[in-house]
Amino acid sequence: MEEDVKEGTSDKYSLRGRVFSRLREDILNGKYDEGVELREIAIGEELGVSRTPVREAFRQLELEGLIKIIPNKGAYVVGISDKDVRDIYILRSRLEGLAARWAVDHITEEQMEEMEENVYLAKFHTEKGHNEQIFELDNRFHELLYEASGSKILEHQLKDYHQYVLRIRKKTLASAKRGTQSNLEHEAILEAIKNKNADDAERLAHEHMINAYRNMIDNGLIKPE
Amino acid sequence: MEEDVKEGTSDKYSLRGRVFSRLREDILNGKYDEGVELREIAIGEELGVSRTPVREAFRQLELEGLIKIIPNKGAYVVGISDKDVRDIYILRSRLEGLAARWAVDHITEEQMEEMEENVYLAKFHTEKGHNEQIFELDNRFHELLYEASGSKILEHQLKDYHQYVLRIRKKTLASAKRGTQSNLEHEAILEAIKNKNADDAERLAHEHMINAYRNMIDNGLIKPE
DNA sequence: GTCAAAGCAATTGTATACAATAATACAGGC
DNA sequence: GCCTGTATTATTGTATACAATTGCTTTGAC
Repeated sequence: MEEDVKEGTSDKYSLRGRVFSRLREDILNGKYDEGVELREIAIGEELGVSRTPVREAFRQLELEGLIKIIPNKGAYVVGISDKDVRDIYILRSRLEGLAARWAVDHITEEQMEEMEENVYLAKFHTEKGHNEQIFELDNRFHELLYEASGSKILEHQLKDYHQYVLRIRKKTLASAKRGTQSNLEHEAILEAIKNKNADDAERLAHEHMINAYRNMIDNGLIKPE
Repeated sequence: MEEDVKEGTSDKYSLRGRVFSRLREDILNGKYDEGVELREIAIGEELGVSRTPVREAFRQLELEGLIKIIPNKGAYVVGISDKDVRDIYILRSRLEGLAARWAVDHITEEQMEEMEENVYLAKFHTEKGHNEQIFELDNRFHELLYEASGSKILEHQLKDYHQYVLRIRKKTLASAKRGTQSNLEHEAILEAIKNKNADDAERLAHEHMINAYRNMIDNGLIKPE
């Protein structure tokens, strides 16, 4: 499952870009727990590079809020708490609503076709219980929505959040019940956009996020506030 | 006008921190125009440091969206389009509304006091036409709102956007009419929070952003869509 | 035994040296 | 004249060397 994180700002062919992506993924996937100290030399050795690209990656990770650098002391992993997840889902619920609204006016034919195909395929894989494909299709549906909004700013922001809750999302769609329900919600959003109904599109996308969050709580993946 | 930008992520006692802050300010103030290429050695010589801290600052500036680094080629100052400004103000209008809503339940006494003092002082400086102070107080009012939301995620996000449109905002509050109106709006938001009226707080903060955006258009600072 | 100060080890901060890449200029062939 | 390939140069990418800082340990006085 390659993630292709932060396209445009992270160059994956440079050592620094690879270190950045790798560390980002490791932190989001929980390899490094909250509070763990990251040492430049150790990370460098693990990835086979010197301190220079590691340091540059650290500066970026700090700006993203994934680590905290205390001058002359060290770099510490900043965890992502249940409250953070909750906040992100609330922000996302509002911004995804906005994306759906804007998509009504800005979606291209190709995007619409891919979205329809996506919904169709998702139904199939959900019936078969193909979790990996379901996860990928869900990812792609949301990315499509962001791209269809026609706003680079909004797209960038939502992709960021989308990545941020990766760890949680992975576990979420596994339950067959949520999978089926999620598909229905995607389909409803798609229909609203197709029918150029901006109010419905926004409301449905908003509710979709709230439902996703509720599902995480119901499955005990995170604690409610 | 010291900006004290992005406190917590930029350490102003290191060379890198100073390079970062300085470049950031220079770009936001328009010293470097859109598309200008920044050379590591030249910047380093100008500030009396080697390439290392300059490079690290570049990576951070890229993540903030102020410059674009093309691998093996160079770093270029990124402009901010009218559409970007518009999108950001719409996103901000929604998220600031959320921040105001949350602030109703999470604002501390100290924050409330500072906010009241802020509003009071702003009135004074507006009457006197002290543009620099007005700008600083406006900045601080919004930051206070973000901090009062009690959400690290939301605060981080809004501060990001807030910084991003600094270039534009600097010119905006200069007009006396907007200054006065802006103060009244701040006061109304403050009152709503004090009265624990979440709906009003959200609505007023939302409208405040829309008005700020409208004002930029009316003053010809940006073109409407 | 306790506290403080000196020294040591480990780590980050910065400068510099070297490698790789990209842009430019120029020469030669057609 | 124009295209192409090569050499040159300038710039970025990476590694390493050195400086500064921090934390810990050890030592000594009381």
